[in-house]
Amino acid sequence: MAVSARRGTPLSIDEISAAALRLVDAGGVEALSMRKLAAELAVNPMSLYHHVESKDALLELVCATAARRMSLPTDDDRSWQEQLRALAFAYHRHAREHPALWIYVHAHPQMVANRQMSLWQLLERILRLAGVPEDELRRTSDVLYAFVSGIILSELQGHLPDDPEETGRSLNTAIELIVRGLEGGAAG
Amino acid sequence: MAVSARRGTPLSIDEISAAALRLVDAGGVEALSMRKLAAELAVNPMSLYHHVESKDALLELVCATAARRMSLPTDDDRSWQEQLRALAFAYHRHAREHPALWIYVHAHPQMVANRQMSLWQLLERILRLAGVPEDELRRTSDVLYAFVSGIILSELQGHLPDDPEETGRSLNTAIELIVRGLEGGAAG
DNA sequence: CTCACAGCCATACACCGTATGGTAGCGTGT
DNA sequence: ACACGCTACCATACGGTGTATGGCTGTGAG
Repeated sequence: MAVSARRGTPLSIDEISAAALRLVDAGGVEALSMRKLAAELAVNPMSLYHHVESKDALLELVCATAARRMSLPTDDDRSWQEQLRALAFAYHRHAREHPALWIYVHAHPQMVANRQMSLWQLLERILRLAGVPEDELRRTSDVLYAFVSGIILSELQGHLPDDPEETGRSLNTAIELIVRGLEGGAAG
Repeated sequence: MAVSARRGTPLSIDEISAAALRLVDAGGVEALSMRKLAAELAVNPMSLYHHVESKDALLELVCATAARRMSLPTDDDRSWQEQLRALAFAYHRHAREHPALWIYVHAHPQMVANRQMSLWQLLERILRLAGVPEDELRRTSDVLYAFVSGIILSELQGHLPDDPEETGRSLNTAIELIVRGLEGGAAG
């Protein structure tokens, strides 16, 4: 196997997606180009295409890589309110670690079809604890996810005042609103 | 004033932003290029730059144009619950008329600094009616806006099942959750 | 009549994603 | 030992993008 002219080790998908994620985190999605990425890896741009179908496929890969790095709270015996808060904060933390990519994901449908991700399973378990009836589970979890995403999106873009203490309070306001809404019973 | 080679009337900003909005609505933001827009207007690409500073400025213009077309509900004497629902649905309707642009806006901070828009004033008035204390107004309206945006974003991207009746129910679920959350008192 | 200027255009540059086709070296079958 | 195919890599090129630069042209003011 012919090895790259200027590198000892052959390219790997992990190496590619890690470098791409680095570029995106550093300069936003628009800072990721096949040419810059290739330069970063000391490789010819076209070489990337032997590991990745297209730039879109690369971005999907990067999203998956980032998603795998999100650490969810453990599903212990705290009250559902506590667990819901913990999940929201975990998600929030992850978003702040990869803000540019996060925004990209939420503006591109094909990226979040990952409905079987463990995040969703955990959320559903919590909602069951909260007494949401089975036939409302899907809808309610969709809505909650959308709420939290909306909040985080606002924050990442500075729609909210960028005092970190203040954004913390906003996230709290949001979660408490949700909790109280859920405590009030099922929706119609 | 030298008039374009192939057109009787000179270019105008309104004409430009209307055509651009048409292109965006038809094929998404990525379908808008200075060259295609110029072709649409039967004009040389560089001519656009005499009316618009850059493509970013053009997009800002397009966003403003679309925003101006949103029709808000009248501020009448219905209950705050009713008015909140009406506002949410109006916003939702507007999003569905310009889905691609709407997504673009919410992924680009500089586009929604329009905090003095009448939408915000109306929302604050409604929240006052709901008994939200003055020093929570800003935060609460931010949160509500984020919630509804999150829901709409989910819907526009098909995260929600795309049965329109089902998405209607989701939006309802969301709004009722918010209303119940507000009825439960102010957040901490 | 002159001259500034607004509106428009032609050309060119740097960058992008990627189609096409070529090359170097390893693994295997005979 | 030899040929072959296959994998990884690369060079070149095409059509697209935003836009800098500078030139043309017809109108209105002095």
